[in-house]
Amino acid sequence: MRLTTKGRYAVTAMLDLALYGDRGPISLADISSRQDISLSYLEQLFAKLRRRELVRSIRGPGGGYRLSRPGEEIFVAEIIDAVDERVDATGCSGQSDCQDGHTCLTHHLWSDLSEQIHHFLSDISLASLVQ
Amino acid sequence: MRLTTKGRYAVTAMLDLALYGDRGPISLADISSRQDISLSYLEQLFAKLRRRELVRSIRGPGGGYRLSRPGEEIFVAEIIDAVDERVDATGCSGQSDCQDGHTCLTHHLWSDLSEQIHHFLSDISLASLVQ
DNA sequence: GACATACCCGACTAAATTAATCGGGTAAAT
DNA sequence: ATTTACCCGATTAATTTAGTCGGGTATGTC
Repeated sequence: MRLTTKGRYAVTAMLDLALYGDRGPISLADISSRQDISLSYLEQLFAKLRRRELVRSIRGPGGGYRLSRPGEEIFVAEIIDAVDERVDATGCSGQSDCQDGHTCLTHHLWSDLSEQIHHFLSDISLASLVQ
Repeated sequence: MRLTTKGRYAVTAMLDLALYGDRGPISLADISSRQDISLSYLEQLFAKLRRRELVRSIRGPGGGYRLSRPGEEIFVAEIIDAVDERVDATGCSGQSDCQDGHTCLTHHLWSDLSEQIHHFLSDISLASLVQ
């Protein structure tokens, strides 16, 4: 679990879709100007969101993006996971060389914590953020 | 709220203190070799932890750091806050220029979420991580 | 007091990540 | 045909994280 401005951008953009996407698709240009995020950067983020099937794209004029599921069924954790592309827990990843058997302990504790946060964010839906 | 490897380093180091600090102070050199974190980087992190009074330092030979409070009373959120030095919520921070009054809405929503996570991490103590 | 330990501190560098830019595509509606 | 807006890869700039370096200063021990 990682929590940076990148994740905030993604959540904000998805929130924009949830707010304005009722009637037809929303173009990235719209989101870009409303949320003040660079268009090309949005494209990069949405490529990832699309791969995870959180959004669906409609090409051509009048096209754009829409949520692939209702806001009630899309959770913040999914969005952040989609754009963050999980890097592994450095060093003794599963296998290998925990020098004194202890390095693994703290890593385990940390990944536990990480998972708790993940669970927590898995309960917050886009819809609940819109209220 | 920000959640990166930097915060993990800090939590890991504090956890090390909680685990080994029962009998006297622990030197950063010890933590460095046990947790495989650069000594000078630890010094930077501990400068911040000390400023927030999460640890107490003892100088001279045999010296090192100890927790300034029992592990039950030190929470993960405090540690992460200490090293992350909160950057504000970009753009319309409190005052100023929310173009159409809406940019502020998503910012507000995000800071809400942020606060929820913060609350969550404020309930996890070092002691509870040690089990 | 000399000496070693280990905190303290600032400035500088390197690596990684985030953010943005650029230049080209391709599908589809009018 | 033309315009819109998604698609995609490569490159660059900015920021943040991580680590290095070279000096200090307090303090315990011999």
